[in-house]
Amino acid sequence: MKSKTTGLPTCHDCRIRNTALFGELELEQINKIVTLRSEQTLYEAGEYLYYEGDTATRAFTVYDGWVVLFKNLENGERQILSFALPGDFISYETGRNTKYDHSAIAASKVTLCTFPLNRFRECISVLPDLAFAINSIVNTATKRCHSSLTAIASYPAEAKVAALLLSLFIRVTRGENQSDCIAFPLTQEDIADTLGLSVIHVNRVFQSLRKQGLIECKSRCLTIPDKQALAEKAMSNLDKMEELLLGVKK
Amino acid sequence: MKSKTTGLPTCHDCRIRNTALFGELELEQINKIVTLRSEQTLYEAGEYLYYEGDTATRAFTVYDGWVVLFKNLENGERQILSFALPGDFISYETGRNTKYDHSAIAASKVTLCTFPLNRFRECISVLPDLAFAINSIVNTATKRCHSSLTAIASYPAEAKVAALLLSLFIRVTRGENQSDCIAFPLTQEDIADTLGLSVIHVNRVFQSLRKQGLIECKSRCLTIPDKQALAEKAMSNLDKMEELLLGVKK
DNA sequence: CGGGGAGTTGAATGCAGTCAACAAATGTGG
DNA sequence: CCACATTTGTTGACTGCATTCAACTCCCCG
Repeated sequence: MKSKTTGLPTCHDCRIRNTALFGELELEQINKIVTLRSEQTLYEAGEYLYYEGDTATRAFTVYDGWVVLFKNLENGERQILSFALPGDFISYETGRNTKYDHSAIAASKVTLCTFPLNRFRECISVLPDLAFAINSIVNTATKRCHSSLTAIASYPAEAKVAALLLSLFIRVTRGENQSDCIAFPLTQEDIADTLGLSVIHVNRVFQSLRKQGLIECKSRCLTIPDKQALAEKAMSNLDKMEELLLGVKK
Repeated sequence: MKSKTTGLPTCHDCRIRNTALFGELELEQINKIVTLRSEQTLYEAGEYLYYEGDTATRAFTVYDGWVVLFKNLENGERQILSFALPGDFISYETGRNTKYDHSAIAASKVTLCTFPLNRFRECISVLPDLAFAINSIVNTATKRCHSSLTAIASYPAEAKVAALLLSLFIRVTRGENQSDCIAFPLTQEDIADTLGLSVIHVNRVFQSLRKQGLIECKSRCLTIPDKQALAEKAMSNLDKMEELLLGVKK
């Protein structure tokens, strides 16, 4: 973990701003609160951002890289709850002394913008819109959680994998039509831990999807030639997914 | 659905206040915003509070009865996301023009306190603590969602059922030791739709748990003689569950 | 070039689903 | 209050998806 507090990119022309926390706010509002951000921090793959049970003191915006949020189970396994991608806001704990119910770890090399939580409270008093911005983000997270829950509970393995890959692809490409591959740092074990499947079965589903020409995935690269076709395998409606994952503003 | 706007119990001495939205706030703060509440509404079992896709205009506090939040799937099935019990706050959508990603239906006869959402915004400007109160509630909901996700993804059927029954029991009894039965309006099909299991298998698990003396459940009544024993079946830590489900303040 | 993580393959097992039929409980109308 | 209808719960036999175990290959990295 390596931090820097100077030479930060300004939030105004941040390349992820329109998708990040402050994307919910107007420019002039950002000026009031940009001082919330204290630093940018670099994590290596495998480094923890925080541990389950820690008291939350900071919030993050992912600037670059992928973060995995997960719970450790009694039996030593882990359950991945979600992935945080560039632009995503992590740590909704604006309450005092609230403990994390999960851990967060860098899945790849990750750059984060870090905000001390204790200043959020005062800030919200000055700028109530910030509360709505956070609420909006949390609601999106909740809806995503609902979708995962649904897929994991009711879909067969192939649909689960298809839905997960498609949703990650859509979030990375932001709904743009992209025929080339995206950087994809997850292992099949990560997928398995997300969907509650065994690694071996995930592997078999991957091969099946590959044979059907629905995905190409090798050496940390993922291509989805036909999103519509994959959406059908995922038992999902593509438009609905994009609306949910990207927010309605488009 | 039947509404009344007069003769409402006052929020001060509401019997569920310490567990509900306004339980997060101080008494004098409640005076400022109690006017948010517009009415109490009575729903019969099976009535919808709102439908997936509707634009959110109201928020609710469950005063009495159980509410089921669920998604309809492409194949005609439904996935239950969560249950709202007395004291629970429903509809975190404080944004403008946000649509529900799920439907809500009364599982039993239900009494709700209803709040028009459009007045929440102004209220938060006056009383920023309300924003934190809502945020706190939403965070609890998110953590519960994480727990369900984990149980559904990784636990065997018996543990899933045990975890669900125990969590509902804890929420109803608020962690008190209670040896007699609680009112339990759910059918085995509801349980199945929550956990992604078939009704038949839920039935078999029920019988197994009954034979082991871990639950008693008949005619809309549920008894859990030994919470600790059931928690072990649920692959969960009882203390952690109570902390999560009830909030730390106890 | 060796080691370790990630991915792949096959065979055997088992948990949970499906189908079909029935029993019990609940509700409704005559 | 009884007869019927509907919903909810129960049981058994059979099927199948996904897991487990074990061995092996590939690829990346030092």
